[in-house]
Parts: sequence; C-alpha cells; structure tokens
Amino acid sequence: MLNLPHRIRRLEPQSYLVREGDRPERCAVLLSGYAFRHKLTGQGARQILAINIPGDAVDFQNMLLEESDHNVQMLSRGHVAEIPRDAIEDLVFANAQIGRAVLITALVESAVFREWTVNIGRRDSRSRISHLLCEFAYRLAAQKLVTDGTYELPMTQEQLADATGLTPVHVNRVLKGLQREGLIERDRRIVRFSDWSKIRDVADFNPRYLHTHEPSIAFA
Amino acid sequence: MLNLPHRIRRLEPQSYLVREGDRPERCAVLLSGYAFRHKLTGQGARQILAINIPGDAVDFQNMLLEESDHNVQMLSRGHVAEIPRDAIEDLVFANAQIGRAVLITALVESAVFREWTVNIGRRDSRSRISHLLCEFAYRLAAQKLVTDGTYELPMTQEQLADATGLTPVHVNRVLKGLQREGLIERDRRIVRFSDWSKIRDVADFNPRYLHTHEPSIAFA
DNA sequence: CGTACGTTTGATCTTTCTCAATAATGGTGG
DNA sequence: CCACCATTATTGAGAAAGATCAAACGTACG
Repeated sequence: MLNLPHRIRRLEPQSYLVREGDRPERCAVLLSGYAFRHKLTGQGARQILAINIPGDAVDFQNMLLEESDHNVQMLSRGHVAEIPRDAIEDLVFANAQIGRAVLITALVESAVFREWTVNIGRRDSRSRISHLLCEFAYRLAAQKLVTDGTYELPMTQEQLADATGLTPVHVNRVLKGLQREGLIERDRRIVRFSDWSKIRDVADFNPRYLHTHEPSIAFA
Repeated sequence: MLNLPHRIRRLEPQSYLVREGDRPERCAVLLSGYAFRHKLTGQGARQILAINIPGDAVDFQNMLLEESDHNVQMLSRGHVAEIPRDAIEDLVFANAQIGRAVLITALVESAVFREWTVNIGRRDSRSRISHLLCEFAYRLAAQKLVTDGTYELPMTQEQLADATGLTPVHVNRVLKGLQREGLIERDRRIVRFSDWSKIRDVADFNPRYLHTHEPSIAFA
C-alpha cells in the first residue's frame, strides 16, 4: 500500500486525523505512535471507541462514506503516511487481493467495536478495565511491541475512563485494586501482567474476536 | 443480489442464523421479520449488538472471516434468502460497483456499532432507551415500515435491556416514565412518538451515523 | 522552580441493580 | 370458546456499584 503516492507527516499528541462531519479525502496509515477514535454526546461527554496502534490504517472506516461520523485523534506523538482517497479507492477496486485485505481489515475492526459494546454493556468495572488491558497487550504483542510481558499504555486515566464508560476516579480505584491483588504492576504508563492467565480470567478475555491467525506467543 | 442462486427459508422466532464459532458458509438477506446480533459473556450475560430489519444482509460481517465472533438470531418469525458464500464473494470481487456497495453497507453497520457504544457508555438510561427507539423508528421509516408515526418494536423488555446494558426491571421503569411524561405512547409492542422533536432531544439522537442520503420523511 | 496536568484519596450521593411478589398477556389443547 | 400454562410486564423495598464533589499530592516540562 505504501507504493501508492503518500506523504509522511509527524503529528503531536491530541492532533486530529479526522473530524466528525469532515468529508474524508485521505487515509492515514499509522507508522508510529497511537491514535484513538471517539465521539462526543450532545452533553459533551466523550466516548472513546477504539485505540489504533502502529500499522493500523486509520480511515478505512470513513473513507467510502460522504462524511465522517466520529473523530480520530493522536494519543501520542507519531508519524502517519497519508494516502489520497482516490488512490486507495482505485487500488481497492482494481485488485481483488487488496480489496479483500481492506474489507477484512474493516470487518475485524468492526468485530472489535462489537466486543467493546459487550465490555461496556455487560462487564463490571474490574473486568472491563482488565479486558481493555488484555486486548491492548494482545494486539501490541502481535506487532512485537511487548517485551518481558511489559508494555506501554499511553493513556491517561481520564482516557481510560472514556474508553470504558467509567469516571476517572473510579478507574483509579480499580487500577489500584488490580495492583493490590497482584494482577498487574504499574509504573507510570508502563503495565506488566504478573500472571497472564489470571488477568485473562478476570477480564473474561477471549481473543477470538481479534481474528488473528496465530496466537501471539507472549499470551498463548 | 437476488439474481444469485439462493434458497428461501422461513424461520421461527429465536432460531439461529449464525452461531459464534461457526465458519460462515452463506449470507442471509432478511426478506421479512427482524433479527438481532448478540454475544454472551463468560458469566452468561447477553449483550445485543444490533437489530436487523427487512432488507439487511445479515452476514457481510462474518462472511470473509474464518469464524463468526457473535450470534445472529431471529427476533420474530420471518423469511430469509440464503446465498452461498462463494457466490457472493465471486460477485463482490468481480464487480466493483457491487463490491463498493457491500463495503459501504458493512461500514455503515460499523458506524451503528460505534453509536451503540456511545449510547451504552455515555448516556443515562432515559436517553439510552430513547435513542434506541429513535434509531429503530428512523431506520424503519427509511424502509417505509412506519405509518402514522407508529411502528412495531418486536422486542421484549428483557431484549431491550440486553440491547442497552440495563436490567429488564429498569427498562420497564424508564418506559413507564417516558410514557408518563407524554414522550411516547405504547400498546403492547406498538410504539408511537407524541412529538418527534422532543424524543429526539431526550435521546440526543443525531442520524448522521446512519449515513442515509435523504432524511426519512416521517422524522425530518 | 513554578505551573499545568494527572493521580490519589475520602466522604457522600444517585442511579441502577437485586430480590421478590403480583398481574397481565398470549398461545395451546381440550 | 375456555381453562391453563408459560412468558412477559409491573411494582415495591432494599442494596450496591459507580458517580460526584472536593481536596491534596506528584511529576513533567517550560
């Protein structure tokens, strides 16, 4: 895909890749750094919908539609390659191999949205936060971004709250609880699982929805 | 799409169209009746993820993946046309027009998943239930299934609860409340909005995420 | 080295859940 | 058509998870 014409851009934390209401004109591929999708309610509450990690194509979701229905913002500093909408569209519809790959990517992200709905709708705060930590670990591991069972979670507790439908205060209490129970270790934004099978059980985490072919080695 | 080889089936309420873990072998198009997607947690709680109405193709979401990550079940009696996976795949990748249409359909459903996450994560029970009622009305209206501002919502209060992340008891209290406030009228499963603009405001409902080109006449 | 942002903690309040009982409804077989 | 049964809806009382409010504490960076 990076054989297409593209432009590399360096982005600061909080900068917008997509704004709700925009007409999508390009698709960014995250080369480094993290991004997040979110939406605001009429009352100004924010719901974070997904976290994107390096390697993710950030705007298949909006690309073929007339206007974007949510925002995408950088979580950390990073780089993206921006490819014009037309170039991607031509490629996707000209080449069945690539078309299939793009469609599958979009469907897998859709599966992740569904799992988040389950997480927020039907798990208590402890499972809910653990689930987010597990998903993130698992996806990072697939990109070889986990070392010694340790990874960086570049989110503030307020962002974690907006991703899980909780308040920052409650997120803090739950994280401390998980720590007290010996399920996780934390230092700033660094997270380490003491025992993968325990946290996985607390989280009710089943990676089927990620549709990864081979289980990542770190978390079998 | 119905020019492809297909088989019409009549389905009873509660019958499964897709089970989590299945390898998708066909794609069903709903001709009549309603269906719903759902997932169960390890503790047996159910989260309903989406409602499908006549005209929806029920399994673009799983079709290209190795195994289904959620269940699809009939809500009411109805008919589906089942098209073999291979036939659809060939068509989608051979014909760019159709490929584009299928991709857009999948992306719009994805947008609906996102809005449900916002609804469950960041709206209180009153807005949340109202939002579901508004979305349903709006989508039905687009299919000309609303008459005199009245439509059938073929869901039990338990199903409404599983769709909104609430309990059936609370759903009941909220519905009664909306009724007492004069926002909705109900008779069995029939719902009528006394004043569309009022319920829309309570629901914080903005149809942008449905990506319908023309607003449905009933609810402009 | 101060200032803004993020984290932590305590006290209190509210929404929603849980448990339990009763009432209404719809479908079925006789 | 009617009586019966299972499912669904409704209501009340009490409990609990998580929210809110408020303050203090850390820490990173300019």
